[in-house]
Amino acid sequence: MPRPEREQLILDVAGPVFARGGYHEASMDEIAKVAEVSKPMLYAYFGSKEGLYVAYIDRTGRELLDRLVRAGRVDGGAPARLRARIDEFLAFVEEYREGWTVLFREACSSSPVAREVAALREQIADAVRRMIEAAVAAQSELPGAASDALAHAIVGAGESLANWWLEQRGVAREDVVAWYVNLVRASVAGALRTARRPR
Amino acid sequence: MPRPEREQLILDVAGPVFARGGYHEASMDEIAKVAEVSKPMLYAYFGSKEGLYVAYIDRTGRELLDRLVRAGRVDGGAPARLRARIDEFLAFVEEYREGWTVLFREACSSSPVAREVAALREQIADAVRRMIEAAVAAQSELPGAASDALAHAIVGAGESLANWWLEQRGVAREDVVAWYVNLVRASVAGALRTARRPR
Amino acid sequence: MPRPEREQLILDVAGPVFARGGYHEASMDEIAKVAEVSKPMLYAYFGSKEGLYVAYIDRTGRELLDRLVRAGRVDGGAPARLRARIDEFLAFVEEYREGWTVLFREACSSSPVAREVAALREQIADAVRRMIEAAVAAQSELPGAASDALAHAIVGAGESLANWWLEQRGVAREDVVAWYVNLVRASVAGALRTARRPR
Amino acid sequence: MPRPEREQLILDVAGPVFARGGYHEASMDEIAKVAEVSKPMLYAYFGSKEGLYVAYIDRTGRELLDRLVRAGRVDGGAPARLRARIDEFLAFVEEYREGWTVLFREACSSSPVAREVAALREQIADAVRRMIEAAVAAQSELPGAASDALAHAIVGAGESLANWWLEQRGVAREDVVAWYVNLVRASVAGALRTARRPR
DNA sequence: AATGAATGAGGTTTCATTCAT
DNA sequence: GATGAATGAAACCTCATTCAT
Repeated sequence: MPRPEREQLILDVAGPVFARGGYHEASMDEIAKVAEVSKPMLYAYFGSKEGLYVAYIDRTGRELLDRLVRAGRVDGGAPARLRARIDEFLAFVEEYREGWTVLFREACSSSPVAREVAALREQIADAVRRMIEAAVAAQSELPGAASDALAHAIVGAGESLANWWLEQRGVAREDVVAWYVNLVRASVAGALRTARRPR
Repeated sequence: MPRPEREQLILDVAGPVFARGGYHEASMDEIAKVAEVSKPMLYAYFGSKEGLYVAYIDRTGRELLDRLVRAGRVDGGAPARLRARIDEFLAFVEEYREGWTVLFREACSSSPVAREVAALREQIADAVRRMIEAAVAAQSELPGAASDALAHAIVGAGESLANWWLEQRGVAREDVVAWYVNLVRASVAGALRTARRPR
Repeated sequence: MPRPEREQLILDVAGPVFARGGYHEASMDEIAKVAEVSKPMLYAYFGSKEGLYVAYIDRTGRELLDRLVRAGRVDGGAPARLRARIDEFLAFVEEYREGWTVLFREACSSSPVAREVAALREQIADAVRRMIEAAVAAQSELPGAASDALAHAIVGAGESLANWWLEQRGVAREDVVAWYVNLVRASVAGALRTARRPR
Repeated sequence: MPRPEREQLILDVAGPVFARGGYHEASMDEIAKVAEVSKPMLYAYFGSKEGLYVAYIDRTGRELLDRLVRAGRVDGGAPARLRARIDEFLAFVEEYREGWTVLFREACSSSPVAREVAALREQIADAVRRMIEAAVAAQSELPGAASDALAHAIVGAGESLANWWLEQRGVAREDVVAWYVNLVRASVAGALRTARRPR
């Protein structure tokens, strides 16, 4: 089996193991056994446990970002784009359940790893902030800190909503999408109203 | 020194250690040393590392919940209560920085521990949901799942906002409180509007 | 059993293990087993494999140096002192067979360890050089490099002689001492003669 | 490329690798990489790591012995031959620095390897002993053990002198040769004198 | 003939946990 | 009651060595 293919296979099985108990709980022994590969292979391919973890985070995070970007290219103006993105986001969560868990349920762990996750999160929050600012006609009306804070709040709401959804049974994705779209719109609008009439 | 007092003292020093690198990174050796207590003491008092961790989570979580409840007793109607609670929440985050970090930055770690954190989170989400339902005149207008989802989203937004705030320098708490209050009101109002005009 | 005593015991059994195959060939597992001590103890006491090795080198080297120094305090002028020292040296080799082997048969291995051995060797060579210079009435007659070189040559001759002796059966120590004393005297005298009549 | 040629090439690059950190520190991976040869080639040619090491020791040792033998064929009597040999010895050390290091700085390492080195050393000591015995008019005057011991001492002195010299800067080879020649002559003469006047 | 790919076995090290004093 | 001393188990990682192509 050629190397790149096997690398993907290993990452595939590493996901659930990492998702189950987090970075520290996962052991290279277990991953090797589940992947039906010897431990030295893991090290030959990924260098270290951290290397494997980062590779997994990277692949998953890149996939999520790609999908969000692609979903944002839909026609129909800002509202349609917003809805498309949120839909894509939740589709991703549904499809890559473990990947999502690993990506966003773990902020602790060893620092280099945590930094990787934080960086990805920051990228998403940045994209959201740009969306917020784009949604606002006059950007200057919302101070930088406020839009930054709002962006992080919205991202956090989305994460939390996604995690909640993963534990429910029988809640339709379109409903969750609608609620999240609403929350985003309402909170942005609310922030704007407040900004226009300062305290 | 009597036992309960020493227990509190140990928990006090355990907080920063857990906050620094998460559950796994912390070692009983280190905690024992900074607590100036022998390791067998730790085991006599808390049974195990997990026991110690859970005790810390418990104490911190109870404190947070108590403060939220107490803050909700303020006079002045629902809006005032909401603002008071959010203010109290952020005051807690500011004051118990490590406690907050341990409580909500760590969703990974060993499963029993994660469950403890999840349970606490659920309690808070429940409280928020009740607040939402109380804020809505006709509760029936918002289906159960929707208010549950909204509650989780709002909690997630708050966590994320708090974490963002901890990393900023010089953002006033009152501003963060105002933004969060706005987000909560706007998103609840938005959810109600949507619920009244079904798709 | 108190800690210092056990430390000595561990060093005692570590000697033969290190002597057998050198630093790398020796394993902590084996040392622990032979010492009837668990591996974590080894690490608690010596920090690392290297730490244990250096501790052993240190103890043995210090013992050798002490004995050489003490032997040099004998009465009877330089010749008697020389003979006393050489006798003591070979007595040490005979008595601490493994210690000697570890000390001087191993110049390779990881650099920090090798440096430790080299430093000890240098100390001995220094002592020999001082002896040479003391033996020479007018020190200025022998240039610094020459006495340094001679010192190292004499030390090397002694090491080699000792190793050869260890592999013989039935060669009396007094004979070896006599030969070595002769070599030292003759070579120093030879160096002096040559220095007085430059090429 | 024909096999013998490639074998030599591999040995050429293996030298520095072995010299750097000793037998154990060197890895087949590294040797294969710097030799630009695949690892299975190494095993096809030399059988094992030890095989490769022994092959290197062998080649280097044979070269040294050859040069010593050839240098001994010079005209001019025993003194001239002695000087020529010592000069050749130090020329070799200078030229094959790594080879020398591997040959004589490593007495540790795995036992079979050490035995190889010891054997070579013994050959040289034998040659020296024959030289000593040839230098003595009446061989019987020096008992066998004494000349053996002297030979080993002289060899050790030479090794030590060579190692010392490698670490100095700006000491001329001819000086070192002269010192070593002196030491050999003086110590042999000294041994003879003592033998004639037994204790 | 030559190699990319793969591994078994073993290395050092750490840590939660428990006796015996 | 309190602890210094001790350990079983398991973690990550490396390396000499060999197939299958």
